[in-house]
Amino acid sequence: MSDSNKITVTLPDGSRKEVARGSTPMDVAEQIGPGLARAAVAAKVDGEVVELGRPLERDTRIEILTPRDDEALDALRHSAAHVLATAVRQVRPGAGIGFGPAIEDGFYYDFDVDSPFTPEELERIEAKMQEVASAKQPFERKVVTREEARQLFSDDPLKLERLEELGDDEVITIYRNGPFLDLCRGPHVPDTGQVQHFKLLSTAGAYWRGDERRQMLQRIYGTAWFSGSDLEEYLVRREEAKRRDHRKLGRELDLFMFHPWSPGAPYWTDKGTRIYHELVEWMRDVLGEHGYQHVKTPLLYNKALWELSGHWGKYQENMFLVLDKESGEHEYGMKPMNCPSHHLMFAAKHRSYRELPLRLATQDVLHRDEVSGALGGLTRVRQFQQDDAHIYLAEHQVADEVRRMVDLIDYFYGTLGLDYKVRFATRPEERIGSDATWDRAEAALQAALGSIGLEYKLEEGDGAFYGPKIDFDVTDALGRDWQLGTIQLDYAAPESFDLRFTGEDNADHRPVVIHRAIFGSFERFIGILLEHFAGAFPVWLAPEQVRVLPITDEQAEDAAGLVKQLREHSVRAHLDDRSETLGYRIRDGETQKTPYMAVIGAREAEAGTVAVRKRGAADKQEVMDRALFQEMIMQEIGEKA
RNA sequence: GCUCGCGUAGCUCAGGGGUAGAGCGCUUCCUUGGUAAGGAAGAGGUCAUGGGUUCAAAUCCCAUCGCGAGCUCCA
Repeated sequence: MSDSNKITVTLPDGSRKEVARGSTPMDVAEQIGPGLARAAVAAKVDGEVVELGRPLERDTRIEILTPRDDEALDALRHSAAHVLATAVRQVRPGAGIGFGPAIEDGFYYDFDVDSPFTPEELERIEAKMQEVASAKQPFERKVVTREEARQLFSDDPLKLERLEELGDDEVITIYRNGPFLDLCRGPHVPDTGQVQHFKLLSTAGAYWRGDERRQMLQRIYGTAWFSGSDLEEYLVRREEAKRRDHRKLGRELDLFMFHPWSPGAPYWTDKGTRIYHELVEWMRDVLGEHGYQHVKTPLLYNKALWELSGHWGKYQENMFLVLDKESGEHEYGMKPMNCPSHHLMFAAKHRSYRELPLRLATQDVLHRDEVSGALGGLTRVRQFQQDDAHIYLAEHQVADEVRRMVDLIDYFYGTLGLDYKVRFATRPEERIGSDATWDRAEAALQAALGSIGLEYKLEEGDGAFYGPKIDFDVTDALGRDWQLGTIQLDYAAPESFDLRFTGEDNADHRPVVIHRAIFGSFERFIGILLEHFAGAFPVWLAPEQVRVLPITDEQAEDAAGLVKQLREHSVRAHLDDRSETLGYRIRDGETQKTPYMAVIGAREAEAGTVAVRKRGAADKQEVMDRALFQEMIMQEIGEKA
């Protein structure tokens, strides 16, 4: 018989402890050890993150969270948001409060104030936050009734609005620290003293509930960490990201530009175009080897196509329309996607099961009329080229085809040294097609993933309305994730375009369509690569692969000969015989991230050699035979090393 | 699209009601230099565009265009 005043808590390692009913996670931590108690920030009780002071009323599984746990960091950041709001209320006493969650790398809080916060104000708020932290105000949690909450937040219309949305079965809790009271689900760290290492980063307008019809609030973003060194590291990472910004590098390395007369449409310089072409050709070559057909389709279509595809109704706002001269109506639209035109090509003739899987690949220019505020650099543009392909196949071929695609994606990312993560998204609430079809589609994708042995994250309900999908997020050198590749099953388009093929049984069958992209768009992909490599592209992608530097005019002709020789073998070599010191020209070559500099002085000219300096490795120069150098560099290019 | 901020030489930026500055880059000349900046001279700007206020506007105000940050990772 168990003592009714005792409860059993189960620790993560499976061990059990008996404690008095009503003990807190902090009591448990103290029992385990004083070190843990000191480090404890919050606790996870039966999967729910709670404060250390929350009494335990029944047998539970418990985990003490310390600064090493992500959930603890969330609690810290959410607490930092409260500290921010506490400080803001001192600077702007009447400020209404919206939401203030923890987000990746930090937190924000939305305030309803008459005027935006100024940078000077931000500094004052940050100083006030420091005071609030020093005061070590405990975060007190209290369960209240709806009526009590209404009273407490009678001056906060935004909180009241949120309050009324809470279901009757939900426990309504408030948190208080010092003078600040918030309707909040928690959890929080024990007191404001934990919020030591933070920094306010920026302000921005944000619509209440993200709804542009509602009022605009003033949002303050900040970051918070458990240690000063974590904070410092994060700030350095931000600086590094700024330094690598592809827009900055694009200018500095002279790769692309923009002009106000075509916003969101990049102009590629000679150097940028070389990178672009290199990627396009690589993609085409590899796809060709893998049984893809390359096709090109029109850019402009009668609206009949868009009505058939559904874009006219659902996507028209994002399309560039063209007036028909005779009718004066918008009869044509520029393509924002390639799929409808591929479907037309598939449907254009009788297809046999023997042709399947039929893989159509296109890298045509697409246009999407993004709202002006959505544009930015190469990552959000109006004109771009996708590495787009659509595969038409019989349902039983799906698993095998998906496996091939994953292999292909792995090859492309692997060659570039990009790590990636996989997400598998299943049927959403709003969808078309029967459950039986979804069952088969999801099973096929899962089977493909399973047979490759790929780790993936399941995202239930995140699929497209027309089918499940697999997304690929690459992680760049700074640890940032970018969604690039996607594999999407589509059961809807074959219906609306009435796609058929003749099966072995001589009867008509409906194919399945797979939409897939690997780089996404070349524009965005180059932007990501630029930031990933910090502009220092691998040799095969570098716009300028070798810069040949004669030391004096005496060697200029000899150096020009080497340039010519390399170019004859398709190595992108340039001569720098400017009337500048060697040091100056070396510096310029390094700044421009040229992978190799080949120096020719009197000694090299005499011996027919070249002094090779590799980018970023000044100490590893090597004097070598010119033929050897050429061979080495050609091999490196060929291997895409 | 909306809110806020920004727009001065090719680039990075300073200045600021009395008709423009620096560094880098560019051009020319000198220099012929052995691995991250040799020297000198020079060219280059309707201060984004259009209105307004003023004796006077790059500077203040308004509009337009462009750029940037942000616009539910739900109390």
